[in-house]
Amino acid sequence: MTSTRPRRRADAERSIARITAAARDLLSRDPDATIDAIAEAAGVGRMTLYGHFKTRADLVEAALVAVLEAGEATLAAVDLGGDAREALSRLLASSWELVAESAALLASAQGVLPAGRIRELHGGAGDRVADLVRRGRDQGAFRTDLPVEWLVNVVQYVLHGAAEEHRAGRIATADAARIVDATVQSVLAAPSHNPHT
Amino acid sequence: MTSTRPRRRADAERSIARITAAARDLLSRDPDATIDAIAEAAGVGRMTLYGHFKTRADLVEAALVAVLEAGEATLAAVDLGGDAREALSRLLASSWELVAESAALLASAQGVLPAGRIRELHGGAGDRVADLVRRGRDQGAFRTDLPVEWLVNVVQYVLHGAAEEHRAGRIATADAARIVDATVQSVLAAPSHNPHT
DNA sequence: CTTATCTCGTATATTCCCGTACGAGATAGG
DNA sequence: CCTATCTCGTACGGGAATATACGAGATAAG
Repeated sequence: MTSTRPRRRADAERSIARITAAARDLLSRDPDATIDAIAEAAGVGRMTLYGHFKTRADLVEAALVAVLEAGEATLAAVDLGGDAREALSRLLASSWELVAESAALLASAQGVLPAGRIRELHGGAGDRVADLVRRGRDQGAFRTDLPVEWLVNVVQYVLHGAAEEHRAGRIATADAARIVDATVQSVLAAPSHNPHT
Repeated sequence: MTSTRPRRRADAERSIARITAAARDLLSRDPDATIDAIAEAAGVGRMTLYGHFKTRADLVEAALVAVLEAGEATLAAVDLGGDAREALSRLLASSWELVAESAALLASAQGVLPAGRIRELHGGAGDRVADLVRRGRDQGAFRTDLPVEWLVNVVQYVLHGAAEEHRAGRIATADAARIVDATVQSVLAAPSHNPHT
């Protein structure tokens, strides 16, 4: 997969890496970030960027692919077996920022990339989280009164919110993981019993 | 406040109302909605719009003010006394669409309006929800292990997500209220006891 | 009815961003 | 050292959106 084109110089490789990194950074914060701004943030000229990415859509797609691949890798590295609650904690601890970033980039891609292409790229990522949720339901650890798709989406939104608050400096890096975990766990938890209503 | 300028014709008043309504509608769905599109949706010519709102920022601010005022009115009409959980349910039932809309418009205003102006306008709205959360904590109904500001924000994000899912047709109007209530309640609820970990 | 106000079209200026063209200079790689 | 590749500046054209200018016609309000 990395050797699609055998002939490419090392500095070009480096430029591409810096550009996609900058694109991930800027686009996840502002979906309308300028190509100029991305090139500048990457430390390359605008024309260099155009040399590697013909169009804006190409750049967005590259950034999206990069973050989704990173997400897949992380997901694959995390042990999702055993108790669903603990698996979820492990997953969140190691990847909540990444997931939040992917959600933001997904929003960026909306309207720029054809819908089919997005679903194709995003494909597996969400499904595996959904699987974890379903497994948790089978174990009796997670709630069953709300649709799985909704729960997965809520997790996305919570992570997105946490990332934003964190960037704004309203929650400290040290606290972020704990806050995210506590919030998500209580959304997914099966109601042990309802003393009221 | 409604009589800032005593001399204005009735049809102008009507035009302004239609324009702000259209602006609320379009901007809450697409932050980059064109002035043309808003004028057309309002059923007025583009030049008529410019006659009332000098600049795009003026229009955005007007829409934001309108929805925040509506939110304040709704908030004031809801009985926030008694059991905090029930008060929260009442609040969500009667205003979740409105709050979601205000959040979307707030995102629209980001970057168009100066940050100080936004905080100034938004001011009271969030505070009163925060008060409700604090009251629930004093009653022992709501959790105390997470910051109040974070909890308020999570409510916002959940509502925002619900609105989006609803628009996309992935959750039915009839179910929306129940889903929102169940989700938010479980985020805010004090952990009755932790059978695990 | 008369006037001040409002509506709204056309035309135009401005700004911003995307994307292309051309070409000179730097550098990796053999 | 030599060449293919990469970097990157300037310049240009196209398109979209904001905002202004001018002016003719409709209408509310006294």
